[in-house]
Amino acid sequence: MGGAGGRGMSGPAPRWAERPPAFPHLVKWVEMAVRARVDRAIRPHPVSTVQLLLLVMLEELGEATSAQLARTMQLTPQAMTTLLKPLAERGLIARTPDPTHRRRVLLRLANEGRALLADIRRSTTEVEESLLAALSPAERVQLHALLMRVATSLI
Amino acid sequence: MGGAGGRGMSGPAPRWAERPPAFPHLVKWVEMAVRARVDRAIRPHPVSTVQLLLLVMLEELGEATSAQLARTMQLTPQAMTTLLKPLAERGLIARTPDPTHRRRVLLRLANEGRALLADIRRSTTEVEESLLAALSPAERVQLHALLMRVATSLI
DNA sequence: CTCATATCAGCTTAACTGAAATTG
DNA sequence: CCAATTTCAGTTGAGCTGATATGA
Repeated sequence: MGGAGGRGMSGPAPRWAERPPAFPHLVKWVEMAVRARVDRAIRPHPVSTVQLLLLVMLEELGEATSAQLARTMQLTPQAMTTLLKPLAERGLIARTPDPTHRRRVLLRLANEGRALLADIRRSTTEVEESLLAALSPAERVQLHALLMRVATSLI
Repeated sequence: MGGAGGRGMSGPAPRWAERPPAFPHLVKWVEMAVRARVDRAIRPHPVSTVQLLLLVMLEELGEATSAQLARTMQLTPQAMTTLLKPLAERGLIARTPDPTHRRRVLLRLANEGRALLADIRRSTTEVEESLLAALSPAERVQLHALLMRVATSLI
């Protein structure tokens, strides 16, 4: 589930920015930095970063099938199945068969899941603040908007 | 090593953007979309997204120790050891003991690694273009600069 | 028949914790 | 003695491919 362990925290900051990494690598880099911090912050709550994103997605969509979630999160349906299982078993997600489509199962956040999200948000807002400390408020809005446009354009 | 498998490519695009995900989740979301596409593009070359980032880092730093790389990539030193091993075994990375510090091992890109990177860049530039298709050239520059500042501020 | 959904099974890689040896 | 570097060993979770069953 992660979190930085016993790594030394000293060392010279590398001289940088001569030939910056291309966009895909840059995104991965930022994501690793984010994950390390988020993982540490939510360690008391037994959810991983991916599970957390899944819960957030479900909260926004309100209702979705497993296949739909797999598409928006860019995972195979099989990966989504295994991702959902522990969350459903813990009662964070409710499963109801689709009345109009007997093959489908509709998923939504259960009250427990909603409560967990609210609980976690208290810790993660601090993390978000520290992650974006280098940017001005206007720049944060800008970055968020740009990322949002990229993400939604890729579904 | 990844890549999207047999997921269905239809389905209604979810109505969106009411309450956008917070920054940490947004980054994770974008990263998953990026990884799916990059993984598919570099499948012919046997390297993962993380290994690729590591090679790019080494290219920029020129020379670094394993502990240094672990810090900039936000991994534990143990994780870095296991990440480096296959790359060194394949001759993509050269290891030379530090003359001034007998405990350290200096790492740098071998010629094979440099060649692999050049090879891969031909495929990934197309991917990058498609990832950023929703943004204007000016916006791409802006996004890149903002991400770069966030990443470097977090080392 | 074909396509989408959902799931089971097996596998590989990523990344953790814990412990240990070595050096400054 | 202590802190940093490197590595070994064991473990968990993420996400893949392949195969299967079922329904629109």
